[in-house]
Amino acid sequence: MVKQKNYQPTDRELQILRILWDNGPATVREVNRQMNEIEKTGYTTTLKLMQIMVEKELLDRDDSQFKHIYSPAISEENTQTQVVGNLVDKLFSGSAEKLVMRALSAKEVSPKELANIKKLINEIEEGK
Amino acid sequence: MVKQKNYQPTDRELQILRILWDNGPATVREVNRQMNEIEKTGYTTTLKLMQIMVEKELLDRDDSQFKHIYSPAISEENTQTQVVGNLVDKLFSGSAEKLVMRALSAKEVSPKELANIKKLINEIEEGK
DNA sequence: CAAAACCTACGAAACTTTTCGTGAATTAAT
DNA sequence: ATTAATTCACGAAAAGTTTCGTAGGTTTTG
Repeated sequence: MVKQKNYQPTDRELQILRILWDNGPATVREVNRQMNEIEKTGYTTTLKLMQIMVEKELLDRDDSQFKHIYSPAISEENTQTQVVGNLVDKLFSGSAEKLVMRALSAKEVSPKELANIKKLINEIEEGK
Repeated sequence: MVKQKNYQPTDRELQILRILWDNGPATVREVNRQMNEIEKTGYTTTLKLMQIMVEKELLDRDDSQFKHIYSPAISEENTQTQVVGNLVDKLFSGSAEKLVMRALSAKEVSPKELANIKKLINEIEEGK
């Protein structure tokens, strides 16, 4: 299977990517342990998911040791950009403004975070 | 089937909701016509999707006439809030700030839109 | 070294979403 | 009024995701 430019990882795939992004390369055992903190998940379920993700080129695998080590094949940043872009198109008629408005209303955002966002906007406005 | 509080519409369902939100109540024929502008879709495919969406209580149906009229059973606003909230949790570790940052980087946002966002932030900061 | 524990591969079941064909009812056209 | 076109209901196939059991290696333990 070949990596698709616009592939949207599933929920389960996103959970696994999140664990690997946050903790770095890991074994199935370790990923499965963390999956179980969110939701009961059998070991072979996690294994199978991760094997399929290698086929989809969402993960890389080092199988030089008996315990294979998995790592993300796609970056957190690119994935976020990709998924947000799709969401803006599908649910916000292409308007990033609408999504931002909704996000700021939907979730609590601390004063410090608000300041950070304003700073970014100012930089964009200044054409950086 | 009963409406779930946290149900995430699928891509196909989102396409149909988008059409109905933008154009108001419509027949299957009309929705299917617009679906085909995005992606080739058979008439009965659209029909079946919409029937299932009624069961899921995503759509309402007026079947007092031969040509049934469908309308959204969920608001665009609530759906956006719901989906964005989930995305923040799944892909941005719960940080709305990160999502906003990514959205502003990923998509072009006009100066007017940037100003609107700043205005909203100021209002939030002033505790409205 | 034998037993137990662990790991991978793999197939298939369970489940969900999406697509499509057929048949029957209703409406429109000739 | 017949015929043709349109619509709905329904079942099932097709496709994708997720779960799990089993078998066969490898490593660790006693």
